[in-house]
Amino acid sequence: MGLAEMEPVDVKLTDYRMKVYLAVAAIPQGKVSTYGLVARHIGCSSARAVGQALRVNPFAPDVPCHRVVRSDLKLGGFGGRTDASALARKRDLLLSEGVKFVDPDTIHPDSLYDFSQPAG
DNA sequence: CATGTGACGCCTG
DNA sequence: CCAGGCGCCACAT
Repeated sequence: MGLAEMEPVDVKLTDYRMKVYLAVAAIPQGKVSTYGLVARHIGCSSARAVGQALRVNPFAPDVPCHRVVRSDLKLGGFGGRTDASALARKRDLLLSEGVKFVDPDTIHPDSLYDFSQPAG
C-alpha cells in the first residue's frame, strides 16, 4: 500500500465550501436536491463545483450530502466515489429516510426539494 | 500564471 | 436511448 493512500484528506474550508455545506444542511429528511439547484441557491453557475465541495464532507452527518443528486434524479456519487457499492449505500440511506424511487437508481420527482419553500 | 480534473448539466446528432 | 462536445468553476499541481 502506497503512503499516499493513507494520508488524511486535508479539507480546506473555503467560503465557497461553507456555503455549499450550509445549503445542503437545509435539505429536510425524506427529500433531495440537486447539484445544480444547490449551485443556483448559493449564487453559482457550476454544479460541478458543488460536486467538488461534496466529494469530501467534514460535517457528516450534520451535512447530509447523500441528499444531493443529479438533475436527472439519478444518484451521482457518494463518499467521493461513483462505483456501485458507494451508490448502493447512498440509495439505502435515502430509502431509510423515506425518499421515493421510481427504479433502483432514480428518485421520484415528488421527493425533490428545490429550496423555494421554507417548510419543504 | 497554465493546465488538468471532476459526486454536473445542457445541447446535439 | 446512447455517445460526444462544451461550458462551467473550485482546487490541486
